Amino acid sequence: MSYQDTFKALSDKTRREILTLLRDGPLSVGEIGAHFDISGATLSHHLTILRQADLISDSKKGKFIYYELNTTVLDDIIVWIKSLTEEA
Amino acid sequence: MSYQDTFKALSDKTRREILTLLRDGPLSVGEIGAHFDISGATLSHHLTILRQADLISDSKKGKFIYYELNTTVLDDIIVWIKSLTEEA
DNA sequence: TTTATATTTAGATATTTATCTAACTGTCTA
DNA sequence: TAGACAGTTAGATAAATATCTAAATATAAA
Repeated sequence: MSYQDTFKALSDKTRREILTLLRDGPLSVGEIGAHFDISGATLSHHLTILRQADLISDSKKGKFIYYELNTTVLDDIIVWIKSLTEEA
Repeated sequence: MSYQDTFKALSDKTRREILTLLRDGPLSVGEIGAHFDISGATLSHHLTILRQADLISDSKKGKFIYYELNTTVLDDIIVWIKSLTEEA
């Protein structure tokens, strides 16, 4: 929702790795968790932060919740960074 | 030096605003500080974090220290983000 | 309808961090 | 050379955050 939320979300290594995992398509929470040595509660916390930053979206499929990468906000960040790196 | 350092540095609003100020050329610490309502010590702390992330570099000119934007790391961040947003 | 599985929420804790004041270092100038 | 100015460093504190275990919720399966 804001640059603040986005950069805060991206400032954690685990969360960046989650985004990388989702690069190739949606994954359930369990599938994501299999890549990390953290508790389910901690993973859920990270997913909440990524979701609030609109970097991922979720959809429920029966017993599972699938998370999917949302590139819109990332595109916005690129625009912000380019406004710094490109000539006036 | 690492994505971690870079994203951590970018996760603070004051630090992002400092980078925006430096977009149009180097500024002394005092000139930067004039734009914020924070103590010199706090500003110095933010500059240290930006410098450690290699987002800025400094050069001493007599009594003053000038800080300058360093775009290399920002270009790296764009590459990282694009690796997420672009097709495989 | 129990029981098992998937995920989140609640509550606690230890670490990190942004901030301040005060003290210090370096440089210029009167 | 003494004082003023520019900036950093030291030490303290309050707020934010990443993590955990335990409990709660929701769905599927037996």
